[in-house]
Amino acid sequence: MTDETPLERERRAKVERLRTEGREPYPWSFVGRVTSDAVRARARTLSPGEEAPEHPARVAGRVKAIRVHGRTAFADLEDRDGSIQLLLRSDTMGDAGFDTALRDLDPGDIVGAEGTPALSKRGEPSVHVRSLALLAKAIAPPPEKYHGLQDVEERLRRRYLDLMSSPETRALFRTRTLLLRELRRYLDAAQFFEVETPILLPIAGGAAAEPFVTHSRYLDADVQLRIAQELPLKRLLVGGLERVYELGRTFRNEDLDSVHSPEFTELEIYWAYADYHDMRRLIEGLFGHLAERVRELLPDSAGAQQGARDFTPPFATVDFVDELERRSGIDGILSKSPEELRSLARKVGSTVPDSSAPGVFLDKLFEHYVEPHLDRLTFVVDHPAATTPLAKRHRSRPGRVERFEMFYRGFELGNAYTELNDPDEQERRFREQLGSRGEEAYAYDADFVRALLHGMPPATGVGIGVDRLVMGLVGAASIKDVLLFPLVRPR
RNA sequence: GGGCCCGUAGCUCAGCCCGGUAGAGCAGGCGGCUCUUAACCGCAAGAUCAGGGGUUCGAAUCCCCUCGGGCCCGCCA
Repeated sequence: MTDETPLERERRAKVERLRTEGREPYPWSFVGRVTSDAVRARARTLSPGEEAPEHPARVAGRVKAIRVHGRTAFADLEDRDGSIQLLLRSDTMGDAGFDTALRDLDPGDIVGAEGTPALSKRGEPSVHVRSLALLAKAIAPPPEKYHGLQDVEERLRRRYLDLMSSPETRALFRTRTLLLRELRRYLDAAQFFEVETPILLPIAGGAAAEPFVTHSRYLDADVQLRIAQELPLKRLLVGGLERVYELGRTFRNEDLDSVHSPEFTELEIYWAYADYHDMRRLIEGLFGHLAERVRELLPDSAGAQQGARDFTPPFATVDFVDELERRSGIDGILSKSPEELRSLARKVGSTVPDSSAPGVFLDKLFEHYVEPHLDRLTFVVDHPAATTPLAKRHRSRPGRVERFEMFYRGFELGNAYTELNDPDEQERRFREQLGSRGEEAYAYDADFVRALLHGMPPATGVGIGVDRLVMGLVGAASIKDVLLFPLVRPR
């Protein structure tokens, strides 16, 4: 129990009084309600001061503000679709009913009202209330009615207050949900099959990241939370599912900052008998489709309209090696020894361990010289082979793999390959990783290699950070803005 | 992990530089007002100034530590 403020004591006293009067402060239901939109639409057909008594309506929602003028009062009621003004008059409700209603009512209360659609004399769509029912008494007060909840920490820790007081926050999360629905619809229409693969695994693989570790009582062994969906999904290609995707939570034991969250939503798509060129076309189509949707969903948000423009094809393309050489002035990057790459990376401030794979130093150089310039949505293509243990070598460019990464505003949005399906090469690359990077290396997954021994069709795959995708589309500056309940330190 | 910034009433903010023991608005209480919409007018009330320690006759204010948060950097392919 938290400490009670004087204001909360006051409201508790109201609850007690209601109970002694035999009135329930938390009743069970309010049947037959319509949303504010329906009443607003009806009221708009009226002229100021006019009512529509032949169409009585019941509305329910949270009281945002109350304005009392003696024997008349106004209250703003907010529901899922917006808000509607309640008009209360003593000559409609009776003096006793009017007094009781106002004495009981506080901002933040959930109420139901029955009355007549009306347009106020000042032209505000309203319900002229016959009867008002308290549906849930708010003991704690809502955030400040005009400024809302400003404190960033409180907005994250108590998202319900942020949502309650900010229509923009509600619109943003509604948009997120609708974009994910659209994303599924798009992939379903393209004959992809949504699947669910394990989150709890003996060993998390498919990426280089520190996993969360927990314990299975049944197995009497530690298990890990997945850091990627890749390896189970590729097993499904071996099994013949051909086109699969998974949209779900992935976990990495890392910091939370403006583009990272320890738990994040990842989309991975695997597509047999297609290569990374096909995947690029699929992704471009998907992005363009989502951009169209966000344009409709958030027409009043400058950030979202910018996002919609930025996610409309065509997109920029840069070659990993050419661009790195151009930006850094370093020539012959592909022929540098691991030692040379390491010293170049050191020069630009990288502090990764000496034992890291050569590809890590290349990544560091790319991050330093190129990524800050990738402001528009850009496809970076054909990475050096050393960077990527799960991609197939390029069919015509020695030392390269068939891969593209997508960047936007300096952060990585996603990563795709023509997938490696040669079991012997896969085994060799896993072993190289083991030799080089210690705990952060790609885990050796013997069963995955065995699966490849049975033959995985040629395929392409992609992983996309969905929270980042949503950030880009809606113009959010931080991943926390698109996560309902981002991880915060308990207090 | 490093740097900078923030934490004052339930909420939104002022006061801090330059030390004299906390001020407003919203919300809540009481009173007034029959078309307002950040309604308005009057009265009264509401604060361990994030927590701890120090300097000082005196600390919201200056110093140190701790906690929580934000931004940047590092780390996180």
